[in-house]
Formats: sequence, C-alpha cells, structure tokens
Amino acid sequence: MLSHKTKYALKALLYLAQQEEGHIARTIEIAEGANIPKKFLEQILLELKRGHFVSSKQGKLGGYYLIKSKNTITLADIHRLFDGAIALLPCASLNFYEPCSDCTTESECSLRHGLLTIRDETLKAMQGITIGTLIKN
Amino acid sequence: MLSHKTKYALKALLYLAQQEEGHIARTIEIAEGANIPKKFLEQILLELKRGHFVSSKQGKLGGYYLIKSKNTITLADIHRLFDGAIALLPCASLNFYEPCSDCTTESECSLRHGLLTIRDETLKAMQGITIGTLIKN
DNA sequence: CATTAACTCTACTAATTATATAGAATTAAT
DNA sequence: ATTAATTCTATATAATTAGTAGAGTTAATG
Repeated sequence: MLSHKTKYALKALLYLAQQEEGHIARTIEIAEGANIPKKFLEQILLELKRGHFVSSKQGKLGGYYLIKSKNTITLADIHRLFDGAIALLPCASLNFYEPCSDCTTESECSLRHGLLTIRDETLKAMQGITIGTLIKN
Repeated sequence: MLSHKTKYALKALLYLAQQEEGHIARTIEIAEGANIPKKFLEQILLELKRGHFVSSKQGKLGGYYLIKSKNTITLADIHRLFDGAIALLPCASLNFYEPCSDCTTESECSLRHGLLTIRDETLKAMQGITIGTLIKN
C-alpha cells in the first residue's frame, strides 16, 4: 500500500500538472485544491523539489511548479522517492538492495528468485503509469 | 515491501513443503530450520492454521503440517492473510475495499483508475508464484 | 495417572514508522 | 518596513510492527 505521503505527493503533482503553463501555485492553494494537510504538504513539496520533480520561487508571490513533463513522471519514481523500494524484499530490490540478515546460512534466499519476477512485473506496470496518464482517465 | 511476518510465513511454508509426506514438524524445528524467532513463529503458524493452509496435531509428538498442495498456495494468498490488500490504495482493492476519505469531493479518486491497472498486473504476477515455484528455482 | 512435550491463547512491551504540527529563519515583492 | 511566501529543524502523537511472557490445554507414554 502507498503511504499517505506518497498519495499526497501524487495528488499534489496532479494538481500542478493541471494548472496552466507558467502558473506558480502556493502551498495553501495546492493543499486546499487537493485536500492535503498544509504543513504536511510543505514537507512533501520540499522532497519533491529535492527529487527534481518540482521547483519553487521564494518570497511573496512564490510557490511551486512542475519542472518535468507530466508524461515522464512515473508512479515508480514517486513510490521510490517516498516509500522506497518497489520490490517485496530488500534482497530483490534494484535501487534499495540489501542482503537478508536471516538468509545467510542458505546459499541464497529461497524467496529472492520469485520476488525478482514480481518486482520486474510490478515495476513495468508502475513505469507505465504517469501523472499524464492519471489525468487522462 | 513484505512485513517480517509475511516473510516468515512464506519461509515456514517452504520448510513444511520440503518435508516428506506425513511428517509433522514441531514449531521449534521450523524456527531453527528457517531462522525465525520461535515465539513469533507460534503466532504465525496459528494464523496459517486459521487460514486453512496448515493444520496441527496437539500434545506430545504434535506439530504442524501442510493441508494444501504447495502448488495451490500463492504469494497473493499469503500476502493477503498477513499484509492485507495487494492494491496500492484501499479504493483500488478487491478484497479490502474502502473508499478514500479525502476523495469524496471529486467525482472519483483521481488515482484509482491507474491503481486498478497496477493491482491487476501485480495480482496476476503474485498468483503466479506459489510455494511450489519458490522451491523449484 | 503423573509426567512430559507439544500446541493455544491472551496480554503485554519495545521499537519503529507514519502522520502530522510548531515555530523560527529566510527570501523576495511592493 | 511590511507582507507573504518558502525553508528548516525540532517535536509530538498515533499507529503499526516485531517480539516476549506466561498460563492453559491437549495428548503420548511409562
């Protein structure tokens, strides 16, 4: 399941992607438009900024705006930024790999191979969903 | 990601599936064989029993054994028993459906449609992995 | 029928993570 | 100087996860 943070991030990106070109949206505007707690959204927008999905203008008349095309921001990207690995175990992860502490005695984790399959399929599906496709439906 | 509980459940089932026909495995035996904290495993085995994946024999010489074919126990089944929904949001779930509290104002949740696609693909993949296929690799 | 060794059940604890909230600092427009 | 926005760090609270404790129940065995 997605954390609220990831869900809110997606909704914030959807909001931004639906504004007209050049519009700078204030946090409070996004919060009210997408029904997200404002102070929580502040943190989320900062993380989206550090992740290079949005940028901001400071000071009065400041706010946030997309800096990537809505068709290139995938569900996989946002999941990884906020919820981390897409794989079901760290040992099956591409971007967040860690060996299992409880599998060292076996030659290899008995679950890993099957979970690699799942990861590949899920990742492919998640890379097929973008902010753009979410808006279209 | 899978919780430890789900991971341990899978490892316990793998252990049981690899015993010879008719063998009854004690909790301590499974715990040591699969490197799972024993008291935690007790709870997990009880849940697997309530889920009708295993059965038990009580008293001295008692223990646990599989009551479903290893090829019919899927990753999706075990995920649902311990970690719940496979979908990324409750509103996109088949078995754990709940409406989103923060989407009531919109005609429908803007994320739901895309997440239904993900759920379908992930579910199909997870139904393709069984205890049997995990043993084979 | 007492002993032993197993599962069963409920409650509890500890640690971690998720979900925020508070408030001061910084930035920039007017 | 004022106003209104982002930025940053710390804190608070709640929920979940992970694991432990211990008493109760069941059944084999001598």
